[in-house]
Amino acid sequence: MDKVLGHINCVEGAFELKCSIFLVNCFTFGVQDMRKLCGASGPPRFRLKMSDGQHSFSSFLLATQLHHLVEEDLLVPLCVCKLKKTTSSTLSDGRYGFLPLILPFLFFIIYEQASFFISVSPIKAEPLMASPMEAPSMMMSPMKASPTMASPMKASCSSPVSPAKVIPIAMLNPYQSKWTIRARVTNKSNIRNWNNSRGEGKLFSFEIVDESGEIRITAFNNEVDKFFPLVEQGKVYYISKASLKPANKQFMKLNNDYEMTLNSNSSIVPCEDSQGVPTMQCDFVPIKDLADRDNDAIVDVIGVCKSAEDVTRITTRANRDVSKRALSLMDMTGKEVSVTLWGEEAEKFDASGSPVVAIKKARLSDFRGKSLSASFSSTIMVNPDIPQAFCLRAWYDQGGYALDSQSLTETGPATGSSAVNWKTFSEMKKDNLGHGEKADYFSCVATVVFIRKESCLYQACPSADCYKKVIDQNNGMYHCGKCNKEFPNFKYRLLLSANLADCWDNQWVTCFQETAEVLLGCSAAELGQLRDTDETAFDEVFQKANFSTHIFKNRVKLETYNDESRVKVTVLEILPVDHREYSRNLLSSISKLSAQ
DNA sequence: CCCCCCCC
Repeated sequence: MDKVLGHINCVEGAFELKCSIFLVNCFTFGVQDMRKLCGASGPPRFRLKMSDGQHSFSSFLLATQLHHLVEEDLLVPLCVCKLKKTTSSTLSDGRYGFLPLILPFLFFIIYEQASFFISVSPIKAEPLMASPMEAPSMMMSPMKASPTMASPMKASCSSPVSPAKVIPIAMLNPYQSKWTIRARVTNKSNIRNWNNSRGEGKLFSFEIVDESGEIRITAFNNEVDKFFPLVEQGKVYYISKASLKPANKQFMKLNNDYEMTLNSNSSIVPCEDSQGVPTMQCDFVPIKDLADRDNDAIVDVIGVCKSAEDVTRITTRANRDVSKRALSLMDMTGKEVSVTLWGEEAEKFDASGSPVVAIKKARLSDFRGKSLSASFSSTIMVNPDIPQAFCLRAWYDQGGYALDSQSLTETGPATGSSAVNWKTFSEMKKDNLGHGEKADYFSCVATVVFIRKESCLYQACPSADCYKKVIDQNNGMYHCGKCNKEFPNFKYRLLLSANLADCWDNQWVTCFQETAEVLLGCSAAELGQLRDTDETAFDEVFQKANFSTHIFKNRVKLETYNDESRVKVTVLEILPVDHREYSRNLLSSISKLSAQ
């Protein structure tokens, strides 16, 4: 390997080492050593010493996406492997404790496996590489770096970017700091505020791609002011001097073990020459095919927006107000599907002229048959500049619009009744509703058999959108922990626990403010007033509600408190019993049962 | 330092 070493000593920056066959001599630092030496927490890294039969070199760092090779015992000491693709980088200085031992050097990051030949018994290195011609590509010239690597060199003199230091995203790790990446923004969030026990602030995040991979970048507070106006979806930037940290895989679905946080030293410079930097890659699923995809699948779709609802405001379970708007997209398969947009995307969407809409990373659900929802990681593109969009536009304008298309999503009250998920309480239990990852929804006809009067009312913060319970300071003031303020008053809110019965079983359910008011036929404020002034009238409200029968639309979810799991049923809506509709559906489910 | 993934 003297030739390789000869090259790397005079090269800065990234280059590739292709198609070389090596004998793995040994592993050096494993996870714990690395962590101990670097003082950084992160995924395990493996360093390999490799030999080509004549020389050995010990600074190969295995890319994390190849760690399975170690776990599967494929990559072991004394195995022979062929490296299809590697890349390298100079580590800048000796700031990490273990670096002076092995400086100056380059790390070869093995990031793509071609094939592995596993020796059945330890073999000697010499015979393997008997013919020196067998390893020609080791002599690759670093000057023949890939076009994407070379192109920063074309940057003008005024560019603050040193071309030699542009490295691929796949090579980023917390153990080196002097790097620049060149990548395209694929997804940019809005500015969001947070407020929790650890403090408050604002943030935004965006995702970038280059030819090697992807990563998420987050900016907080000052960096929001500095970079939010600069960063635009679809544009290419040089990015440097940001902090790397292990990605929290619980939240982050991108294919990278790390994520990036901008700091006061960070630099983001627009790059005019975006040649070689991939644009967003979409793998569009024909709408017709969505019918066969699993619930919760993440898919890319493209279609003509045939119609769109008006934007509406809803309040989420977590008491967050958010705008939503459903669109109906249609493609050449002649099928339509409903897609829900949220927040600003919903507010600013304009359906006029039936635009082509492409959505990357939409979530498929089985609500009303099949429907899609955009999420925080989705990218919504209206009339994107891509061939599939031009194609759809032409097809639609030249007759597609007149097609009698069918939607995968059941809509409207006309067909809506079939979408109602009628269950008795015993069916709810038998079918394990609420035991999945997401909540389940069902409707039932039931009779109120008991309502807990005690603690059905609580004193809540008087602020308009705050429902937090206040603490009585016993001095005429009430403290709200959420608003962190004291008030001379409070508002009553209802949190009602009721026992409902149908013909076969009964079930405890929870009614919050709105449903509780419907059930009791009395507002929270009135009820609070009665409790404080007229106990008999207060009791009468409950007596009147008892043994009343309604349609209950419910949400059911398994919840765990202190290691104890229990199904919690929350009433979302209470409607008067429509006996005809109920009977029809009951009959339909009975006939389904007898057919089984 | 966030981490919301919503509505039926």
